[in-house]
Amino acid sequence: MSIELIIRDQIVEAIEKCYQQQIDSSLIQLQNTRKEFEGDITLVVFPFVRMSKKSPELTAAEIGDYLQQNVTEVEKYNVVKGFLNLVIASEYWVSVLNSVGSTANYGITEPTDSSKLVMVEYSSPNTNKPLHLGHIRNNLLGFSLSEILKANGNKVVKTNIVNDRGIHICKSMYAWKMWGNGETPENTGIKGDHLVGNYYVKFDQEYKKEIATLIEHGQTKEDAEQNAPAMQGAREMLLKWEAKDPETIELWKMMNQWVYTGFDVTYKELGVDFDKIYYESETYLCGKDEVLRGLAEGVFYQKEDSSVWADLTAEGLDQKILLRSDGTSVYMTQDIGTAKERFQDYPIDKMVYVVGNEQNYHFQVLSILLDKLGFEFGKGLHHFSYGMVELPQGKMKSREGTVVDADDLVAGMVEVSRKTSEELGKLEGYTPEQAAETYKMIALGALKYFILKVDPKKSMLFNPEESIDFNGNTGPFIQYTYARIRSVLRKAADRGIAINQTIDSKLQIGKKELELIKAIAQFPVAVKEAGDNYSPALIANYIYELVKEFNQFYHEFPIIIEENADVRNLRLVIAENVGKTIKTGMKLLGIDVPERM
RNA sequence: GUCUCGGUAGCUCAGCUGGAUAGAGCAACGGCCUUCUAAGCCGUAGGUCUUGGGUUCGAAUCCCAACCGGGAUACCA
Repeated sequence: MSIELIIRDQIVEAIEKCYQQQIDSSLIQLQNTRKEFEGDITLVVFPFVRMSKKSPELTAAEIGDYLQQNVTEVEKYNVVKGFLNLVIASEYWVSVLNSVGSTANYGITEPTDSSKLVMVEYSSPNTNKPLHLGHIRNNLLGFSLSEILKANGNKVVKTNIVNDRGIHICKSMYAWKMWGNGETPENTGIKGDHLVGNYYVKFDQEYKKEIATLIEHGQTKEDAEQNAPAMQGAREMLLKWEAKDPETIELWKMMNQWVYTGFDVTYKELGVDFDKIYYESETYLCGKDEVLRGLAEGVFYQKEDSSVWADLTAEGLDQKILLRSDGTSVYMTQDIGTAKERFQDYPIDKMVYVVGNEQNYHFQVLSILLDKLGFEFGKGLHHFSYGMVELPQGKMKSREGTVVDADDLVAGMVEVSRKTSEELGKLEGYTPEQAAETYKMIALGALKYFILKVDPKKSMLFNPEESIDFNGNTGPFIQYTYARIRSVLRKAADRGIAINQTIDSKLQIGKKELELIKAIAQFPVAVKEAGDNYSPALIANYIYELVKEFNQFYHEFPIIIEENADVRNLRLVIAENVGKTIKTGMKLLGIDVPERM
C-alpha cells in the first residue's frame, strides 16, 4: 500500500475522530510539497475548515497531530497557512528506493490473459506520395501510445490501414504512364515513394496547364477542370481499376509496390511497426455490402439519382453520403468495412484511431453509423485526435511542395547530430558503425522528443531553422544524461567499486538525494496518467523533470569520488535507478538511449 | 451561419479533475571545465495567463459573453 493511500485513510479517520464527520475521500487533496517548504506530502485543509469551525492553521495542526501519532511513516509536520506539510521518515524513502532496484520492469504493468485487447490504428498513408512531417507526428504518437497502453497492462495490436486505391492513386499512375518514360526506382535510384510522389506532383502541373489551355479556348473554369485530358484519363483509369482491367491492375500493383518498399525504409528509420496491415482495396467492398444491407434494412435511404445516404438529423448532425450516384464508395464506406473486418479478426475490447483532428466529424459520424448498423462496438470507438503540425508559413500541402519530407528531415537531423558529435569527440574508440548508430539515435531522439513532448491535442509549430535543437528541453539532453550516468557506473566498475543494491534504512539521506528518490517514485504515476489521458507528453515532461533534477545533483555532489562509502553507494544506486527509469520512460516514447555520446 | 479545438514571457511549450510567490527551454546578458561526460550547471532580465463579467475562503485552471486564430460542416481521402 502506498504511503499516499495510508494517509488518505487516516485523514478520513482523523476527521471522524476530531470533528465527528464522515467525509468522502474526494475531499482529500494531497499534493507533493513544494520545494520551498519542508515536507514531502501536503494536505490542503481548506475543505475541512467548515467541519472543524476553527481556523485553517488550527485545523491543520489537529489533523497533523493525529497523523503523526497514527501513521508511523509521518515523522513530523508543519503548517503554512492552510497547508499541512507532512514529513515522511527517510526509512520509507529508502524502502522505496530498494524496491525500485529490485523490480525488473519498474513502472511497467505486464499484461495478463485477462487484459483488455486494444487495437491502435495509426499511420494510414496514401500510396501516392511519400510521408511528411504530419505523418511523422501521427506515427510517433501511434507508436508511443501503443507502448504506453502496453505499459499499463493492456494487450495491444498495432494496425495500419493503407489507402491504396482511389482517384488520387490513379493520378500518379496516369502521370507515370503518360510522362514516365519507363522510370523505375531501380533505373533512377530514386526511393520508390518519392518517385511515385513526383508523378503525383507532375500530374497536378500538367493538369493545371491543360486547364489553362482549355480556358484560353473559351471553356469555363468548371468545364475545363472536368474536360482536361489528364483528369479524364485518371477517371478512366479508376473505372478500369474497378473493372479489374489486367493492364491497369498490373500498373497499380507495380507502383504501389514501389511505394511500400519506400515506406518500409521510412518506418524502419522511425522505428515504428505494425502487427497487422489492412488495405483499403480489400475492405471497401465489405463496406459497400454493409451500406447496402443498411439500405435494405431501412437504416439508410436512397435518392432518385440512386446515391445512398444516412439521415443523422436526429443526432444533431447532417445527412451523410455513403455511396455515390455511380455506386462507388466514399471514405466513410471504407471505414465501415474496415471496422467490421477488424472486429471479426480480433476480440477487440477497445478500438483507438490515431487520426488528425480535422477528422473529428468523420469519426463522430462513423461511430453513429456503425451503431445504426447494429455493431455494438460502434459507440465505443475512440478517436485519438491530435493537432496539426504547422510550418512558419502555414499549413503543409503536398501538391504545392510546402511539405517537410520525412526522409529529408531525418537525414538532415542525422547530419547535424554527426557534426555535433564529431566536434565533441566523445565517441573515440567507436567503430564507424557504432558511431553512425549513435548519431542516428541522437537525431531520432531529438525529433521524437520534440514532437512527443507537446500535448497531442494541440496543434504545434515546426520551424525547420529553429526546431532542430540538441540543447535544453530536448531528447539529446535526456540521452546525454543517460550516457553520463552510464559513464559514471562504468568508471565505478573500473575502480572496483561494487554496488550494494540494498540500502540500509537507517542511512541518513541528504536533501537532494531525497528529491531524486521522490522523483523516481513518481514514475509509475506518470505512466498511469499517460495511459489514462492517452498522452505521451506526460511521460516526456516527467522524464525531463527527473533528468533536470539529476543533473543538478550531479554538479553539486561527487558520486564515485565521494569518500564516505555508504554515501557513495547510495548515490551510485540512485544514479543507476535514475538511468533505469530514463531508459524505460524513453522506451515508451520509442526513443533509444546511448551508452556514450 | 452552425459545431468544435485553442489563445500563458520576444519565440516554442509546461501548468488546466480550482490551492501556496505562474514554470521550463530557446534567444539576450554574466559566471563555472588540472575531481565522476560543459549536448551540462548557476545567475540576471523577461508576465495585465486575450478581454470583460460570474462562482469561490481561493481562478491561468470552472461557468457565461466578446475578440482573435485553427479545423470541420451532404457525393476528396
